[in-house]
Amino acid sequence: MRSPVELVDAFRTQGLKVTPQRQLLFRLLHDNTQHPTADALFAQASAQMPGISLRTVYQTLSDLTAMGELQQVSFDTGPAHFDPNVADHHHAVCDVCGAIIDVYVDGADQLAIDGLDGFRPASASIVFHGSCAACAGT
Amino acid sequence: MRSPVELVDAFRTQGLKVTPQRQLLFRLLHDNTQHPTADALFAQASAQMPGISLRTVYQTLSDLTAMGELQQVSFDTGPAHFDPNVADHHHAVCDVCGAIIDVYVDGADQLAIDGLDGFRPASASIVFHGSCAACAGT
DNA sequence: TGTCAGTTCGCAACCGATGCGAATAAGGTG
DNA sequence: CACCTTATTCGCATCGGTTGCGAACTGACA
Ligand SMILES: [Mn+2]
Ligand SMILES: [Mn+2]
Ligand SMILES: [Zn+2]
Ligand SMILES: [Zn+2]
Repeated sequence: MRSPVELVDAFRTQGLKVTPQRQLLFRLLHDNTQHPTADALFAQASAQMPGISLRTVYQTLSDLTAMGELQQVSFDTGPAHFDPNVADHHHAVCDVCGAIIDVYVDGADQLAIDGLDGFRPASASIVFHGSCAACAGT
Repeated sequence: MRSPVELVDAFRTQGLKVTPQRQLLFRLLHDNTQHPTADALFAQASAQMPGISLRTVYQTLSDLTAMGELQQVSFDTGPAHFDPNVADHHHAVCDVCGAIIDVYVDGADQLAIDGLDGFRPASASIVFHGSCAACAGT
């Protein structure tokens, strides 16, 4: 995701308005590696801007996703997580604390595959489960 | 998942009862490679047993999952899919028709990984997106 | 056949997310 | 600066998928 100041320009040139709510979310998301949910962002936003609506958070998140500034990732059946890292990468989920960590996998595209007769893969997503450094102890 | 006759025994020895509803679902799931949703199974079941409840389908699916006879898999944000194949395998999802195909990936456990400092992976799941043989044309 | 724990099934509730629309505010224009 | 137009905010209703609850029912064993 681009920086807040760049996003201000990007929004204006698209005929979109730059509101305080949006600017706050730009700031909360920029360089954020936590993969927050809409609810988590709403909680953080509410602390700085009481009265902001969860609806507005959802709205802005889907605007940013549509503009390619965010990636939406989902695990299992829980709520969606939002990822300002739109580079090609994968994730490791800590089953203890729920942390989500960016992972870069070499050779993900040339995985030796068996069983897909004629299936043409366009993309692959890999999710590791396990325990993160903090939860694993050591 | 074991065969319907084996499941009858397994259920009885666990103090669980063998009802017509459960037996129907045993049959619908055995050797099923379609990865059906609860709703899809409910539709099939209703055709053979009008009046069966969606609630009962959910109930039986979660019983079977708890017994290790089924695996629950979810993609994106849609409904859960149920998989009688409990072997270690992965999936390919056709973005055109929605088909879900079993995939066996060699060397999935020794993927060259970068970025996870201290994360201890216990399992990995890989999901390919693309188009299936039928939808790809060729 | 009787007993009783396990099961079915309808309904309410739940969660995450989206549709709708009135009130509001951004931001360009005169 | 005042005004106008259009986008946005935000509360509320609604949605799809799933689970909780509990009264009525039924399988299984004695
Ligand atoms: Mn990420
Ligand atoms: Mn499968
Ligand atoms: Zn952890
Ligand atoms: Zn297809």
